[in-house]
Amino acid sequence: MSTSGTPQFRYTQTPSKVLHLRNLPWECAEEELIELCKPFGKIVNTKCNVGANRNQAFVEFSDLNQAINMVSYYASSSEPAQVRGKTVYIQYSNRHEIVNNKSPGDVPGNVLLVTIEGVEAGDVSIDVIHLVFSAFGFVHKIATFEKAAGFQALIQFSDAVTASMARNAYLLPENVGSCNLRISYSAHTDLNIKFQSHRSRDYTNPLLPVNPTAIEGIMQPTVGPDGKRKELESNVLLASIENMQYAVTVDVIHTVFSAFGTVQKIAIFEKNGQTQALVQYPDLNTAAVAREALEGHCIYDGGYCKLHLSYSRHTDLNVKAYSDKSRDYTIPDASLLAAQQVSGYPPPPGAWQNPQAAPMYHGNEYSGAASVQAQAPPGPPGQSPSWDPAMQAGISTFGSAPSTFPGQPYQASSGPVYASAAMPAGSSPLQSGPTSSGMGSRGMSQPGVPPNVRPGGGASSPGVRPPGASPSYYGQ
DNA sequence: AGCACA
Repeated sequence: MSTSGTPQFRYTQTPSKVLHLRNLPWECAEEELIELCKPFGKIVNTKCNVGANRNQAFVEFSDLNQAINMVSYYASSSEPAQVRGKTVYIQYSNRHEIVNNKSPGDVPGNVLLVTIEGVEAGDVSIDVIHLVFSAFGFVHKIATFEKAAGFQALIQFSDAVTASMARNAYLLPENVGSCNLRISYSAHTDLNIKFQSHRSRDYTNPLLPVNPTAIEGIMQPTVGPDGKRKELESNVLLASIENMQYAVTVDVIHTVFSAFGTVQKIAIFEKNGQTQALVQYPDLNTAAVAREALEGHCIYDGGYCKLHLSYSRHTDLNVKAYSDKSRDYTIPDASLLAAQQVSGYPPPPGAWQNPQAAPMYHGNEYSGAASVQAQAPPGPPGQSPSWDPAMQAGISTFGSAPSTFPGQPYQASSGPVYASAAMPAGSSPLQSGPTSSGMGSRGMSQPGVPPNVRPGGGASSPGVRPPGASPSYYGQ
């Protein structure tokens, strides 16, 4: 019964890979603990400023023997362990791992991240979520989305106190058992809600426009004649890229999809190890045409980078204007910047500016394959006017006999031939005329290192910690 | 100088 009979601080403690450090100097920093302990092994976790005086700490080694080494070293050393000249007392902790080094989701905030397991986006109405969480206080905003973890909702309250009340209520056992709800804190403080829709609400701003393409989502899901849920159309396509042997950059996506109309925004991301891209057109028709034309086709010859297209639930992508993984071409400055940086050429001379294909082109004459065919001669719809005509001569030769170009900076085998591969023979607007050549010439620069990719980026990325940097001990 | 806290 009573294990508390023997005081824990006797010298009879069982070894633990967690050490308890006492008599630390005021506000002892994690770095100072690490300095002291890392000669004995790999430190995998710490907890600082513990105890009433905040002068205690815990350090967890990856291996028990490392902790034993440290304790026994200082047990027999003439020099005591010291931090800032102050003697530090070291003993085994009575726990075997440091828990509760708060994960980000446990850091309180005014926005909750709610994960509802075992349901799809269509199964839970945002109104129900609103109703339920309004019990704890005014709900400012809600954004819902689907992630690998399941259906999730971000719920914004006025403050962290209100949010924690909601969270704590659902941590009660009876609730945990009855519904598959997991709640953590989001790092967000203010959600960016663009529209009132079936996926997001801003209750502080009832005048916020209703997203027109989201209205049907508020109603019941569309059901086809076979009783299956019909795929909702969208102006945004979701492209899954299969067999991705070559890098598919924003520029490649832009080139391919621009053949059917103005590409407004692009976002590239990974999902379940597969690269996907969201491509936003101004309207449903353009997206439908692109989808029809590109589905199942490969960006590169040889079955590489095969595209599978579906309609996204998104209607307006929220992307960074210019990054490795995203582009917003609707921002005039950014698209200009992008065109220049991407092409690597100086801005196109005025003579090559097709007035119908100016960067701000938002028209939609190309709403069907037939009309596209009919209009083939005038030039690429919504196409960037920055094609270098000098590049066009080489492209077909490059595709068929690349080895005859010794000066070609790119590997022959990686030469993109999506002028032929990605474009359906019969229905493509790219089949003839300057467009297909343009596709090729633009694509030609892709397998190499585009100007917007930093070759050394990996080495200097934040993921790699320089030796001596504060958190470097995690890697030993 | 003697064990963290959702």
